[in-house]
Amino acid sequence: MNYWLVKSEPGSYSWDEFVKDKTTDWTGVRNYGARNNLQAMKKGDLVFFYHSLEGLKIMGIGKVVKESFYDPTTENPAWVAVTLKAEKKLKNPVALKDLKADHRLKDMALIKNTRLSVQPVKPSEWEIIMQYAG
DNA sequence: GCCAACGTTGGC
DNA sequence: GCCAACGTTGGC
Repeated sequence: MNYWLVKSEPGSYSWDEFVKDKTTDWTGVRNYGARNNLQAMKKGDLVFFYHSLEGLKIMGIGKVVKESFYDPTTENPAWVAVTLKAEKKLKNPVALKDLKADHRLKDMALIKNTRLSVQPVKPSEWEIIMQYAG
């Protein structure tokens, strides 16, 4: 099983909306690096749901319930989507500044490549973040 | 195939 | 609101 992180601006799609929807199709990715990560997701993989721009926190965990398929929001077959299910809310959302303060996480894409909207998370990084989440 | 120009993302 | 980082586009 692999771990991932996706970003969403709460102004356009928030964790609360995700919980209300129960599942959502992760469409609209238009970046090749992020697309490659979407394609690599397998059923059962877990995904941190991060609020960018406002909040700047990891809010909860989603689960991949459908592997990549052509993104129906575009005609261009280069782009794909996956279906995510809202799995678990973090007891304590983990803020970006806490991640930045932990040198063990300094290589995370969230910190090193701030613009990548779908990114892999190492198992060791996942463990550390889960400890912060309580 | 290189690189300048431009657009977008996202933290501060 | 600003700006750094980075991806994409297009001229040559």
